[in-house]
Amino acid sequence: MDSENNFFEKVYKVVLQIPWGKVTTYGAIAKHIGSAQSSRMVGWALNKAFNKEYFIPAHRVVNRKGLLTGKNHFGGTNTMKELLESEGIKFNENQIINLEQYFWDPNIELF
DNA sequence: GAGTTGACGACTT
DNA sequence: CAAGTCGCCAACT
Repeated sequence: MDSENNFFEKVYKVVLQIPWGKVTTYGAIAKHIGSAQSSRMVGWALNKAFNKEYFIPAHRVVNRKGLLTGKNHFGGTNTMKELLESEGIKFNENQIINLEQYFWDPNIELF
């Protein structure tokens, strides 16, 4: 159907395309979709993503500051941080160190 | 059917 | 420099 044109489906698609050891931001995804200022919708989409049957690497999506804001929704555990650490990403508490080093921009990589 | 919330971001004070 | 407010759009109550 029009799944590929749906806002949420696009979000899922991009998040699933994030390479190992990389992360992206809600704003970047929103921009790639065409709603640069609707970064909130990206977060909503990921929240719905848990309702999906397939797993969405939402732990690779962080906010503009590199803060694991979604961690609170990740089952209330530190799964999000542990997963990213497993991918070689360093953290300072809940914030990614050298975010730009791990930042993966869908607008550039996917085009 | 209407109001409020929500994994954010950028601007203004 | 830091904190507060507005804007986006859809879903949930």
